[in-house]
Amino acid sequence: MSNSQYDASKVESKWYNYWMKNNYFHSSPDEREPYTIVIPPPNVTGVLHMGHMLNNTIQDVLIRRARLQGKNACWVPGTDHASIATEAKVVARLKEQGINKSDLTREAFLKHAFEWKDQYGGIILEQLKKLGASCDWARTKFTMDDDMSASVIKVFVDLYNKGLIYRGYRMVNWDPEAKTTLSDEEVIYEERQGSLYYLQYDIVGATEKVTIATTRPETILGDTAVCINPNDDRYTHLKGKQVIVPLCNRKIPIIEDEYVDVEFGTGCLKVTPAHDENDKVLGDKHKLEVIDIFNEDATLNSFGLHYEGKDRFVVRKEISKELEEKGFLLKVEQHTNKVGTSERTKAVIEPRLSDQWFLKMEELVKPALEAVFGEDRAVKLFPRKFENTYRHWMTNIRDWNISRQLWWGQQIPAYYYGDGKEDFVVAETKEAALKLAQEQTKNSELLLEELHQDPDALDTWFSSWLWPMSVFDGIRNPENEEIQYYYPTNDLVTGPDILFFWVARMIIAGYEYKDQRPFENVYLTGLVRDKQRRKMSKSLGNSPDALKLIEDYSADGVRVGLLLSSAAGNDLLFDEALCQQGKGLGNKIWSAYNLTQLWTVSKDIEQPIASTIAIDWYRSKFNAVVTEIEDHYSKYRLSDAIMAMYKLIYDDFCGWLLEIVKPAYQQPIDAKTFNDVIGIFEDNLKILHPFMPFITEEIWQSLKERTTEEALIISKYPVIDTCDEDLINDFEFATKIVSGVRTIRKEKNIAFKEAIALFVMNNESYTKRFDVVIKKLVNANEINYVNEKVDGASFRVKSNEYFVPISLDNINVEEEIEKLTKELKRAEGFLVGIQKKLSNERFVSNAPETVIALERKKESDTVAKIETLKASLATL
RNA sequence: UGAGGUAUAGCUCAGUGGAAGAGCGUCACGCUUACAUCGUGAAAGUCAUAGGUUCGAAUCCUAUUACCUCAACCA
Repeated sequence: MSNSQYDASKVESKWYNYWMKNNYFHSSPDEREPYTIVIPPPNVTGVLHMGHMLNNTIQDVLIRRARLQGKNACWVPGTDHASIATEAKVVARLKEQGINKSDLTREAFLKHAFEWKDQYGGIILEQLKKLGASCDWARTKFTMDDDMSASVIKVFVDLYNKGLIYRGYRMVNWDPEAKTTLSDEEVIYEERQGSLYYLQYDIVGATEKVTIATTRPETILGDTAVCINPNDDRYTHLKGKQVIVPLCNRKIPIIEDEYVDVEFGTGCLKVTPAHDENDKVLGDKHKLEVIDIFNEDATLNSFGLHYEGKDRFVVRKEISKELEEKGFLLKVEQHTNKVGTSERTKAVIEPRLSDQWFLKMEELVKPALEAVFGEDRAVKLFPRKFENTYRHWMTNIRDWNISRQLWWGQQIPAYYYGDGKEDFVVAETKEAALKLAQEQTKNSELLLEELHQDPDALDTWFSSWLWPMSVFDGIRNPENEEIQYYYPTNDLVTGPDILFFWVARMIIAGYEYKDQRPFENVYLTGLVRDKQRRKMSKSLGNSPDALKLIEDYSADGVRVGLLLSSAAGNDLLFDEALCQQGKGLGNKIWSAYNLTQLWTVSKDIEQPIASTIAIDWYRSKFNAVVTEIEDHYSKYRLSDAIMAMYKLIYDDFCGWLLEIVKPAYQQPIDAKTFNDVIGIFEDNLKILHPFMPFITEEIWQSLKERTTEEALIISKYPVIDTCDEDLINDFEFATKIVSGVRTIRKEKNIAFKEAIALFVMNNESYTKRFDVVIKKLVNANEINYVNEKVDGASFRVKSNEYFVPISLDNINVEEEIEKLTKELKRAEGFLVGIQKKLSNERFVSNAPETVIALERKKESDTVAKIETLKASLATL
């Protein structure tokens, strides 16, 4: 007897510990087929948010299913050092303690950073355990582990030696807050309300002025030309002249270029090569001077005149005022434009010229494009709509700026031996670098101390793009057993927001270093939004606390809730009510478990025929549903899979099967039925296990008379058998009969306890094999087959007519007539439609025969139904 | 600006040419001896709009509208 309340928090930690203790999550290479997932490594200092919950639940579902299917399932967990985000956090924290980063040596700063990492790193992994994630924790990796960093350095040196990495003076995205560059992908464009300033420049040797529109008046101090379109008739007189930059009174040339849009602003463009990508291109073309007016924190430098030291936005306000006072400002218009901001610090990006390291992408992307668009589709994206985005990015890719002016990350292995920009060598170690430098300079006297390593660190993604290989040490030891066994991995589950940052680059690296795809399938989940469709974010405060949710609804409930709402390919509108639904499913199956354990089993009674047929039916139904579920899995439609399971458990198992086999109150159940039901219960638990790992293990372990496997988590997935479709269809017909009787009971107020008699006019020649089942479910003491109508309430299933004799007092003739008339009208209308179709010559001659046959069947069914309805009405 | 996506019940979504579906929610009735975290029943849709193709359109085509995503961007 077990009817105790289900206490999720106790049960969940109990089984998680049990699984851990028995090493069920651990994988090592063996003769089985591997199934591998590498986790998208979360930020080491991050906390679990809904996006993590979703994609880790999905990964766990896939891993647990693979494990049950007998594969060697390996899910590699780990964290990412997230250079900018983490360094920013550490800097902020040091500031709180009164320490400035600039006062620290690199070594001292890194010491602080690692302390921080040791303190907060891994919290997120602990939280994943609460969710039930069955990662192989012994394999936990961090992108800055020594071996991982060594792989990164090795790859850098290799790419450099292949001529793919170069150092260049380029315009890059500068984050003045983090004081580092960003890759193009780390810049988020935001629409901002701004102003368009119309400034008047004096023309040398003329009294008139020329008007220029700009959104950034502070940058005039860096102007080195004014550009007009040579085809612009308005400005022909300006050709070859010079203008004077207001305030700094610098004389700059007027140049001509068709790049200028005649329509926009005044058709006259100021050129600031140091602070705008396009201006830089113009500047290079026309050999203009480059004047950088900013410091690295975006305050003005000495070119800023009396604004030196002030922030760019302060200067924008002040300079526009000064320009106005001095008569240079003609007018100001409202103007919305998109402003680049830093993904990490939110600071407005400043285009800036500087020396950076770049990776040439042109050749590297080729196999990665082929992987997705080649005939064999080596890498498949789910949903496919992302292929377009992928193609666009890959074909428009620019060289990847991989250096960051940060300390937290792998330091670039370039060593300078002189003052010149080109006086450097690249090597994995300082010693190797020395040797190279000595060769290069032909100076064997060069000393180790004279080498200075480049201070920059590598972009975080330059380490995570190796993740599927480096976690198996496949970069340093490409022939080792693990990489041979686990690579390529099978599925990757992640958000579409890092399709380029990470997914695309892993594919690139995979082909470059293993000449193989890193994974076969990429399942891109939707973004998690709240009910108002807002993206969940910390700043909005609309993201629920993950652990609190687990506390309230159990991990199983939250997992189901998340999956229910995550229709494939769509964003997911998260609603706690769905977790409640998940919890409800847990409760339902728990109570079903209680029921089976309440029964006393008797070996002395025969199995009732109703039980025999119900069990046959359920087995067929189960196979049909599992087949459907497998199809959903193959398309990564997990929300459809869980829904199919939900209905199977709720309706078919609990609602029908258990109700049919349930013995009368305090009566024992026959042993055959009991064992069959337990066997069925076990199969249900197995298919449900990937979704609700805890409650299924708990129930399975406690089931009486179950199979003797060691634990559900490592048991064998049910083998899908064929199903008997007739049996399923006939049962469905029977459920309609049951519903019909229930409706009558309800309408006529007949208590369930009161047994009824049921009469049938079997026009459909419907099987009688479910009569015992129907009798039990509707509490009928007899089912009689008749040829004539019986007085009482009636209903129809197809053209079969069913009667429940009740005293005439209970029948409201008017209501009955109304009901039947309505039903008749509908049937007649329907018939008209079909007959019209069938009498249409073109339909009959064009439509395929099966369709016509179907229509004829519909016609005869409807005619039969109309006849029975008419007959019923006549007797009233 | 370009590319892609979406529009079906109150909500979230299935449904790719042949009788409009599911879950949740809502309403009504029921504590029937696993579960009231439940059961039974019911109501609820001009399939965004306008055209077209077809014997037949939620489904295919065209245009329009609205929203979403990605990419680019003009000072």
